[in-house]
Amino acid sequence: MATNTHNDRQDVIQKATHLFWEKGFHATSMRNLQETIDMRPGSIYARFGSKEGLFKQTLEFYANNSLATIQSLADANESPLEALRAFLSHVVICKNPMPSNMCMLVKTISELTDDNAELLAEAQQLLATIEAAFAELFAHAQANGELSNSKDPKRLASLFQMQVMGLRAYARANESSEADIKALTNDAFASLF
Amino acid sequence: MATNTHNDRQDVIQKATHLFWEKGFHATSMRNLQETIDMRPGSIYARFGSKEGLFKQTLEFYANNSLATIQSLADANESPLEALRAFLSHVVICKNPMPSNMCMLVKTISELTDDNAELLAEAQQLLATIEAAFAELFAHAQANGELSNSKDPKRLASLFQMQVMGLRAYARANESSEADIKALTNDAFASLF
DNA sequence: GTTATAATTGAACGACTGTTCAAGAATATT
DNA sequence: AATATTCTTGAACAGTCGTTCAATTATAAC
Repeated sequence: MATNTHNDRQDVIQKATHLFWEKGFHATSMRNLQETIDMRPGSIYARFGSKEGLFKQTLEFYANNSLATIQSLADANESPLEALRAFLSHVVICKNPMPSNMCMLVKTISELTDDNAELLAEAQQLLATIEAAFAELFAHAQANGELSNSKDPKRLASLFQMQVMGLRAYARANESSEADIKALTNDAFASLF
Repeated sequence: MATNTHNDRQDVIQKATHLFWEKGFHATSMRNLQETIDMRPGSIYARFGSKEGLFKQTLEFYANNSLATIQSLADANESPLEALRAFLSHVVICKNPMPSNMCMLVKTISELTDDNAELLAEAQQLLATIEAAFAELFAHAQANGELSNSKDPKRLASLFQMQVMGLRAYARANESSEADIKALTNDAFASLF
């Protein structure tokens, strides 16, 4: 049987991801995690090796989730550009179960130093993977004739990634005014073309 | 006499700022600080009250430094827009004594939660002050006739602030390729108009 | 049902956390 | 020179950190 009520791997990692995303790597203690995922220290270390090991898994889980969101938006929308626009809105406005406006990967590269070089490199690489997914959508838009062929999809993906980072950070800095954030998001997206 | 070789308030806060900026609030221990600023715990607590109190002072020091940089660029350049452009370049390319690509205030709002509500609010307010300084420069550009009056200076300041945040985070995520970052910065700045 | 294998437990470890405070050194006042 | 005031020191505190491991419980194999 693999149908425990809890402690199946997905559920554990999901809860850990939520906690790490909210509080960050350093401010999350192993005791916080023990309570949140309802496991005792020995079990955690048997499965994940260390706090760093568990955190690395949550980074991957988070990135895969983001990629899946992008994919499902691409499937749902005829237009790749509309999918990108929908992703931007989805991610900038922090809906309720989300622990933070900020991207977990950006929080990570912002918080960590060379003292945790492996985790830092992992987060950087996952961000590059996501940027590559953006680039593919821009390329599809060009194939569709939705977007001029004169622009480099990779360059557009860089700009878009930068805007995602900027808008989410700006939303965190100005949490009050959701209407302003939406207007800013529109302006930023429009400025891409 | 107020000319100690060290321990004069400015020097102490400068060193503390550098350390906090590099490692963040949680990963910086009071023992790190004691060594860096060469003071014993009792003295630190007599002057600053707590770790939070010292951190708050460093946030203000950092923000004042940023405002002073903006001011001096505005004085050095005839054109306010050129001053803004220079600020963007200056801040996105992480020169040597800077401990991090990231803005210390953005690092702070990214790291902290409501567990440190006062520090969080302080960082948010300081970011708003800096954004107001941007808005003033855009307004001057309009008075100069450099910039169309059709755009709201506050809106432009929001966009510019968002771009500063985004570009610095993007630079942190892609530390290798300085040329790409410069090109991206140019594209972003041009897209404002 | 019995044995072998895997997973889980929770107490315990040494190191480190932010902070306090009596004692001492330095400075200012008279 | 003597007294009052401020600043500095470093040992110590209670609490938490990430991590380990022998003992126990659950699962699998025969």
